[in-house]
Amino acid sequence: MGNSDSDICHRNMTSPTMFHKRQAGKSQTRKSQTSALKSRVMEVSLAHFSDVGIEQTNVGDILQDADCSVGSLYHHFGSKEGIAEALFVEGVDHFNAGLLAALLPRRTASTGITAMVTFCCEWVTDQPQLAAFLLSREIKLSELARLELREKDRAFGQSTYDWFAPHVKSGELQALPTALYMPLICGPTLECSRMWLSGRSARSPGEVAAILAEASWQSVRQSVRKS
Amino acid sequence: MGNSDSDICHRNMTSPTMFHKRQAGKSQTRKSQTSALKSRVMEVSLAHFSDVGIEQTNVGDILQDADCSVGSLYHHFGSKEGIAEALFVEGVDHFNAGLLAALLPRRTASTGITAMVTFCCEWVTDQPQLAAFLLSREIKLSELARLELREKDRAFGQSTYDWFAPHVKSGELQALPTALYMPLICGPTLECSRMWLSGRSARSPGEVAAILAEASWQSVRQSVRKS
DNA sequence: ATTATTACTAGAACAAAATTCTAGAATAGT
DNA sequence: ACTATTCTAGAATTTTGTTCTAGTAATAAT
Repeated sequence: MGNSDSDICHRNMTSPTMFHKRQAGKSQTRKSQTSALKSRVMEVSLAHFSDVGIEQTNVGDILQDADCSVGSLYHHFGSKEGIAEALFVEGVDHFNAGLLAALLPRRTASTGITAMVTFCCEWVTDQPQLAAFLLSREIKLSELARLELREKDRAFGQSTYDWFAPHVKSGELQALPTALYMPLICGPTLECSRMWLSGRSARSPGEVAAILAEASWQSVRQSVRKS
Repeated sequence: MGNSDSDICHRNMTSPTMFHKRQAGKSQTRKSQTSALKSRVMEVSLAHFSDVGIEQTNVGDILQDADCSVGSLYHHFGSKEGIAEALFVEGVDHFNAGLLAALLPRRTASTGITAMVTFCCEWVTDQPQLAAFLLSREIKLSELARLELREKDRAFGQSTYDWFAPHVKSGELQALPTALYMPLICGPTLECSRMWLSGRSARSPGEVAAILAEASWQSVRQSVRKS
């Protein structure tokens, strides 16, 4: 009766240290060592992924750069794609949370839209590596992660819509299918981001934020003139 | 003096059969057999790539499904990424050509913008596999392909700008940095496409084309009212 | 026609890289 | 103290992309 592989980790993704400083202490407890290891792996992997892509990155390099053993890596992430998946989920969380934090406090439609676009631009410009990784997906998410993300997506959509609804009612914003607000408001920005990140455009989103914000606002505001 | 590997193919990408029907004839000439083989490989590869991603696709499956030998595949494409590259370039060409064909005949700014958006929506809806593949890059292009694409991109941008310029001059369109027109006009549509293709939205671009066209038009038209 | 060259096909052999497996150390739970 | 669990390690295995050698049809050269 020696089958001891009953529990599997890979989904214990409660490690949000990615965007924080690594704690420095000499005699770290096992827990913090582990958490640091995971962070290190994710950090190193992100660098490689955004540099040469997931496929071209080989785990050997990650192992070496993150000073991690094969066993540890596969214990925590299950596979190379598992690392990508963790990065993706964490990145989306971070982005969504930031966007909501920028949007929710705004009291008028126009300042809200502007805040969204501005936040997108800054976020992409501030962390190009993570942005490049998120925007260039081709990440085969596990069924579990897919569901998890779907749910997060739904909740996020709901939150933004709760903010939009009053402004639609008051006639400042057009009434549109819910699924269209995000594409209309952030689509142009994200497209600019892709172009910038892939070197097809020299202008960073940050530089054209104001123009993008105004344009997006025009595209969703209630139009007062005849078509 | 035995080195006979002087010439290498891989870049003889003059096979535009992808989007045409495969010719049916019993005793095909060698040329057409070869061309059919290439098409088959690309067709099968596209299906796999857009389904599970490039990394998860293994050449063995492609070989089997396309009834192709290892030698042939590597002779024609050089590597797995080579297939992706060929698909990518061909897809971009097809899309750009179609977009220009839709845009150039239009004589007014508003009908031109509408034509662009409508074309995007239809193209994505009509060939979701190819669209999904193109929109989810993470394709490590060879330096050569990168330059090739860069040039195509430039030429495409020039063509569209030539169309825009008069309308900017006449005051119908806003004067914007050149690199912003495409993101503003097609960004929302592409974002919708991504959502639809990845199952995050139920509405196909085709269904919301009219709304998208109007919104994009509002975002780039010369605004007549005070901001 | 015959030969030489080239384009292509074929699949065994190879090399590289991802992942599994077994075992042992640290930690938590009772 | 003892047991179960989590985590770390790295050797061993498997998978998979790619190379190599050889052979066949087509084309060009003489």
